[in-house]
Amino acid sequence: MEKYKKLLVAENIKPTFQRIKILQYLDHHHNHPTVDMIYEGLYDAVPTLSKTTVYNTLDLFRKSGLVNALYITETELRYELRHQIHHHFYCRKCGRIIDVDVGCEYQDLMTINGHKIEEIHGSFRGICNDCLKK
Amino acid sequence: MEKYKKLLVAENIKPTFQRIKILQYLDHHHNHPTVDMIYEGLYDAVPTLSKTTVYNTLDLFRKSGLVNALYITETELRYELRHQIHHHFYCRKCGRIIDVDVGCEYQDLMTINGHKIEEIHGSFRGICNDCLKK
DNA sequence: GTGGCTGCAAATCATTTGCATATAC
DNA sequence: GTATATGCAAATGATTTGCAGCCAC
Repeated sequence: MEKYKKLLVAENIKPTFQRIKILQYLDHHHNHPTVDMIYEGLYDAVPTLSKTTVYNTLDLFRKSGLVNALYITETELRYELRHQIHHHFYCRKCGRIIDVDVGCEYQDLMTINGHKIEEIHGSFRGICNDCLKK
Repeated sequence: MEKYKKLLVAENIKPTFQRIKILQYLDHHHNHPTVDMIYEGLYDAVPTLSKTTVYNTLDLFRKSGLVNALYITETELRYELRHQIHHHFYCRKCGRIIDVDVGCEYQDLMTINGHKIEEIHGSFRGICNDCLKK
């Protein structure tokens, strides 16, 4: 808990119980969860939790750069703790989102054609190797 | 009109009036339109058009590889005619989506880590140069 | 005590679905 | 004629909004 509290304080975010638990959830689950998955996952630990708070908290985390929002599926946003740049592979069969690494010349760019870059999103869609075997 | 009819027939798609007009709209407007923009834009030319048909048609076009769906904004999907691979810059101030070209080592990959690639989506988010000036 | 945080309920809005009519070959 | 395409209306479901109570300092 202390680890997460410090991380939040360092970002000038009040370390409330809900925020710490959401941060902890993201640190423990690397499955690019939806708001609903986080909400369900924390229900036992934080019974009074509301989805509104999950939404608010993720927005807040995103603004301070703690998390990335992933625009990968049609239907809902997914989130992950921000770490070094990587991309995602979305399998349209099983719905899994898999981290992938690819080298790109924009890795270290701050701007592109004069536009200021704040976030980089790269994703592939197709069939994952597990589903291909079947 | 003939041009679009041929394009559709080549893809084994029945060239109905609605489909031709939607294809024509995409060919004439390079602004990555939403379903709503296409619907509004064609309202005069095709007064009986329904959004359902726009949705159906874009799904169909997408399955045959004629168009790309862009997962860039939180709220809605956007579409563009498929041509050579390029990426997008989304300005969170003005909402514009700008085409950008960047070299990446995956340009010609058919698979990545054994996963079969069907679509590649790359996008940047930030502030465009026009909005930076203000 | 005040300002920010939380959470409930209602509202919003893109997309999907069910079904009935129209159209083309 | 039959299969496919179209379009209306209703349903779905993620996200947002309004607002009231709550908590920490």
